Amino acid sequence: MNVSKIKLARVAKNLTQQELADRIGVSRQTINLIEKDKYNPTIKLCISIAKALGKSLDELFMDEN
Amino acid sequence: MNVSKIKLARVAKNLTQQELADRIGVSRQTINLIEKDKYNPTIKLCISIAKALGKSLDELFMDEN
DNA sequence: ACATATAGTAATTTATATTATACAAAAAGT
DNA sequence: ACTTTTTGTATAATATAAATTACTATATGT
Repeated sequence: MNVSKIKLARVAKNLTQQELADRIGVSRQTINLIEKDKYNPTIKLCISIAKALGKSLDELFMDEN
Repeated sequence: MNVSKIKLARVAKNLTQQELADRIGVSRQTINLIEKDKYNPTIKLCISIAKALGKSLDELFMDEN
């Protein structure tokens, strides 16, 4: 896998995984696993991430096909 | 609550909850609960729903605020 | 009014998202 | 080279998404 869209958006905002996790109120591991595409977050968490990173759901989470 | 965006999009496609559930490969109850905003589906399920209904994630799942 | 299809809901079970803790690997700073 | 920050992982525990079954309520058709 290449670098995830979430990681790109996070780094573009100069946030560490821990900082993003804290802003959203979730553990750092959750952010890490999502960035590594290890699982399947809930929509509410996706919405929080999208808002924290200033992106749309589609930009961050919609796949290509 | 008023009628959910998902329900509107489903009805506009002339699909029953059961038909939508079958196309996505999920139980009818899951569709029902999502439409009634009783819980918090995973992003993969949201993507399946969005594709089945021909809508974007943002149209169906992004909230107002 | 009656029958049938569709939608709403409840209880229980199973799968899995998420947390917590901990440790190792890699990156960045000095 | 050393220290510190950040990231990647692993395991076990907890919370909750999703399935299953079943029953009731509402809508739709005749």
